[in-house]
Amino acid sequence: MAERKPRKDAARNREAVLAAADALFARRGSPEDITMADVAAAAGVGKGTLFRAFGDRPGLLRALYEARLEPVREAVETGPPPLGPATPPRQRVPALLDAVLCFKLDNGRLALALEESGSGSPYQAEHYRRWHGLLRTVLEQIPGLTDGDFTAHALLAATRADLVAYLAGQERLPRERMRAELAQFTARVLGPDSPQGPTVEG
Amino acid sequence: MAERKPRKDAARNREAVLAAADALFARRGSPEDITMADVAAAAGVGKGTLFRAFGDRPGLLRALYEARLEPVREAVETGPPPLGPATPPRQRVPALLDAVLCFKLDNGRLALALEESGSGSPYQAEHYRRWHGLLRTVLEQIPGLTDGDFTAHALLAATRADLVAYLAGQERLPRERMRAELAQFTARVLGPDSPQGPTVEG
DNA sequence: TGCAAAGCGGACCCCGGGTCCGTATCGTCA
DNA sequence: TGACGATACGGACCCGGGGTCCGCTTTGCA
Repeated sequence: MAERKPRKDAARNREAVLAAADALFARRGSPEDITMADVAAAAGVGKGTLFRAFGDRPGLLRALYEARLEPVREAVETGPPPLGPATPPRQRVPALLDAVLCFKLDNGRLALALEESGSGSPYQAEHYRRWHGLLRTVLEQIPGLTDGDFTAHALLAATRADLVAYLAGQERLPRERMRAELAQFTARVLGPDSPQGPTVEG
Repeated sequence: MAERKPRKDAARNREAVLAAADALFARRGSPEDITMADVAAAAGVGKGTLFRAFGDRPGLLRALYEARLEPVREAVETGPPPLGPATPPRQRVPALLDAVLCFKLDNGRLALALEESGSGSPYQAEHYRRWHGLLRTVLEQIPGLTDGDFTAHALLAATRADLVAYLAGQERLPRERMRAELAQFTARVLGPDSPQGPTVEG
């Protein structure tokens, strides 16, 4: 079971590739005209190395994505409110969605590249299933909320990378504005506060 | 302005290609492993003809899509309620979304192929802008509904082709169930019926 | 019936993802 | 420290699909 540890040049190269790819996706315009050869060149390694380390294009993107997502994931799983698990559901749902939105706003090109580069639908992706599973669970803790499964999908759909990129890019919708709109939308979906007194929030 | 009419063999070939592509996309499994050469072969024409008639891959997909969408478009623009323009907004919004959903359920592979085959984000596509524009307009006729623009995007996002395909395919969510869930979701977004009695419109 | 113009089609090009294998590096054991 | 197997390197190479090009055919107008 213990993964045999990789040789240190391999490890170093892996990091070099991640860093180079990160930089490339951050700077360049369209994600899809960053070629694997580009990444290899920028990292100063051969294509062989790149493919051995990550398998294929989606593999590289996934690795990058997971790396960037790590902080958010931690904040969600073990952090303090409003993201962490101690938060009451009605506050946590919008917080989670806001976190996803912000993440996509900050990592637009990458998320886009990942969703595009296929390997089938994005819905198979492990990270999507994690978000969906969590959101669903939280939703189902809210009384009066049925079909948490579909609702989770629908809410997450509102934060799709290409939609976010389009709104921010072509429509010039400012960041804060978008966050506000999403929050409002979410609020409507969650419905009015529960009848027996509003979560007397401090 | 007057488009010089095409030679009749050209017209015939164009139809042949549309028909062949239609059939291919309907039958075959994954949209992305239908190649342009396949389509050309199935239609009994050369690749040159195909590309002259439709420009490029997205062009062909778009043409197919528009053709299939035509009946729906007509029902929406000039048809009777609940889709047509005479419908009161609160009924029309869910009807529109249901129509979109059903369309995607019936034309899954094609819609998928179109959204994937890129040419940038799907949000630039003319047909998306039409749906969004219409939905937005209708939404804004509902009192108490702000930010119709974002809401329209978010609602449409819940009917994205790949999501629908995923739910129908992997999750085995039955058609009617999905329609019901979407309807319920929509209802929550629209909020409770207006307080001063139902649509006292004169 | 003759003759442009419009259209045809498939050989061809390009480019990007992915592979292969001879060579260089690592790290271990003596 | 020297030597040798295992591991990794890297870029030449392959393959498949989108898109183009151009000599040949068909159309349709006079």
